[in-house]
Amino acid sequence: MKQVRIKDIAEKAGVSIGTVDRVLHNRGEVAAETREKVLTIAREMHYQPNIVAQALTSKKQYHLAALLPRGGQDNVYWMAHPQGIEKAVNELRPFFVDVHFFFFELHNEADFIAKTREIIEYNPEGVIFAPILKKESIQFCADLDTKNIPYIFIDTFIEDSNCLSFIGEDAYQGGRVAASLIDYGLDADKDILIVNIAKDLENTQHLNRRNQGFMSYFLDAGKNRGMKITVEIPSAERADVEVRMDSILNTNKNIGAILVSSAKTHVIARYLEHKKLKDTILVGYELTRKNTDYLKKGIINFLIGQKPMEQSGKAVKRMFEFLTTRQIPSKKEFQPVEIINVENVDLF
Amino acid sequence: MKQVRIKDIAEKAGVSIGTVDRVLHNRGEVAAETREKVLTIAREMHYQPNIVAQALTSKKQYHLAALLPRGGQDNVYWMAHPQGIEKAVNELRPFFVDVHFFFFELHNEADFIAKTREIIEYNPEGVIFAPILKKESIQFCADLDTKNIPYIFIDTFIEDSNCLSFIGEDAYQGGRVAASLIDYGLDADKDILIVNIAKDLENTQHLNRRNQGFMSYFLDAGKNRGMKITVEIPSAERADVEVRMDSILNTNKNIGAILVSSAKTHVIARYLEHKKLKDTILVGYELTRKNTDYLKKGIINFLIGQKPMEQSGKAVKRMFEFLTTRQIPSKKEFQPVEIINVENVDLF
DNA sequence: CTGAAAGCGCTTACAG
DNA sequence: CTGAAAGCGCTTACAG
Repeated sequence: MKQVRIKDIAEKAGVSIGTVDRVLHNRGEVAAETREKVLTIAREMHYQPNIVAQALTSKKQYHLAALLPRGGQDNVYWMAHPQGIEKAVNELRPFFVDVHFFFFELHNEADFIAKTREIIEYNPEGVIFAPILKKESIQFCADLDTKNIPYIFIDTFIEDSNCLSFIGEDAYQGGRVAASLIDYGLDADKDILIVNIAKDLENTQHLNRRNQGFMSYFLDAGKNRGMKITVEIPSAERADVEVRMDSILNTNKNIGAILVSSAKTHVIARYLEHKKLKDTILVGYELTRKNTDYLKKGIINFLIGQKPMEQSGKAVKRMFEFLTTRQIPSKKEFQPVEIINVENVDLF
Repeated sequence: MKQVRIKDIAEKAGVSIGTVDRVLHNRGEVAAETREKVLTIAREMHYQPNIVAQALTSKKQYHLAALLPRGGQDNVYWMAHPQGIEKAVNELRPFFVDVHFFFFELHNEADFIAKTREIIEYNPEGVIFAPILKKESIQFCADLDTKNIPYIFIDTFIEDSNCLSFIGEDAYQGGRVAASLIDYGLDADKDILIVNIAKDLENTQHLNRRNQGFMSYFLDAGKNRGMKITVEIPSAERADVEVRMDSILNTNKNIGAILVSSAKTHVIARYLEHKKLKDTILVGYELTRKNTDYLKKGIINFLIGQKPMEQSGKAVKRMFEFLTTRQIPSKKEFQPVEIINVENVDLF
């Protein structure tokens, strides 16, 4: 199948390549009739632009913006996202894509809003962002919509938005994986405690999906072990956690394993370490530094991880494909969950 | 930092761009003195060719050859490799890379040799292959060396070859991961049996590395659980396996977990299923269809997997980078091992 | 041994 | 409203 060039279209339509180009790029100044003719022929011939030639000639730079929580040594998860983006940009090197990062402080609404303003001002061709703060994110989506800037969500999904795509964790499967690991390692006569630490109810969709997955595993397995004992701890403060955990462990003497449904697993790890409860199985989510530290100490047994680098890398590639060829990606793309223990954590 | 063009080099050297091009591509017909001058300037200016322009102008196709065992429904691992290669080629789409696949029947030396001959005749610019059959592969390397065709190993490594790179599993870490999973799930008073099924001693390097990793875990943990009971089963025939396993389980009544150091895990799974030994923990390697079937049945608890798609995808990218920019990749690149159980197997 | 010209497929002014 | 020309950075003949 030979490549179709604008020259081929031009010849068939009896016009010049300049006209074809104007039609293809909606640059106007073309008679309606000519326009129709060119479009029809382009479609018939399955014209696909040669993006190599485009890149060479246009020197068009694609400026993307990425709005993410600030990572750090204590938050490897959000550290990894920019890395994944950089890597993807690098693979697109010959095509002049650049990404400008806008980092906001987690849980800081004012900062988030400030950064969204900066992005609107920066006026990028596309935006990749983590809509963690719901209300503010919806406003941002509206702003982007009116400016006709396409955006892709990573990590968190918001319903009823015009996002081009969402790329994130399969939280439900993550819950099932956590359940299976506990089930495998825990004596049959022991109980499981589920701890939900959701300070400001952020990411509660994730937590819910995970817990649903967790339950479904035991339902499917016909085991009555699932959600019998659950505790909500609204604060991750050491003292608060201790009070709540002390009381629950006092009234439930048979608990052999704990699942923490959020990234705050390290808080419970610290508690278990302090109380010298080393035989208790502890499973949680996300490869934050605090979590992996406790994993290496042997206090956390497993972490269920996503692949942040691949996630955001995909976002960049999808955005690039959309911008260059108007290829619409699938609306939701779930990343596989990974089982991490002390032996394979360093490979990530 | 502005892009340096051959025109810039030409101007500085006081020659034409044609001459610069001849120097850069070693196409001869250049005075030694001119050559030196141009090379010096190119180096000084950190010249990097614009691969977009190269691709557009040269229409040079890179023909790669991939020599792999034939995959199939019963061998998902080798099925995945071509897929990974296709995917990588696709990402390189605008650059005219194509890969011609040569599949050989596993363990069939004559077929392997026949396919290497075909490849030599095909005369590709680069070869990606799995040197599973050692003697024959060494011969093939020699052939490629004399024809000056670069090659990258995947899956298996051969010492003292001129391969551009090796991309494969971290077998030692794989062994440690297997050990940690068994240690986590097995009662402290139970024993572990290690089964080495190595019919024709293929891949024995892998098996050895895995077993070393396995042992090291228990050594590090200060546990005396490691390699106490080991059995070698030279044949994967059902009857042979049964005889050997019967005898070993009869003399060792306390075995609670079995590790199979190779992809033949399903053979032991069949045995356990047949004998209705469902409480025995079974851990093995590789996501072959037969293995994943037993994983889904709950007879195999964990499989330690590699990422075949990423592995061979990387091989393609490294080869492409080498061919276009002479970038030499690192000699060995190990892929992370993955923990697969019934809950996350379908995500792969 | 070296240079000047044509061309890859596309975009960007410019002339009419 | 439309066409012809120049140019992106490189490679490929061809002329000398």
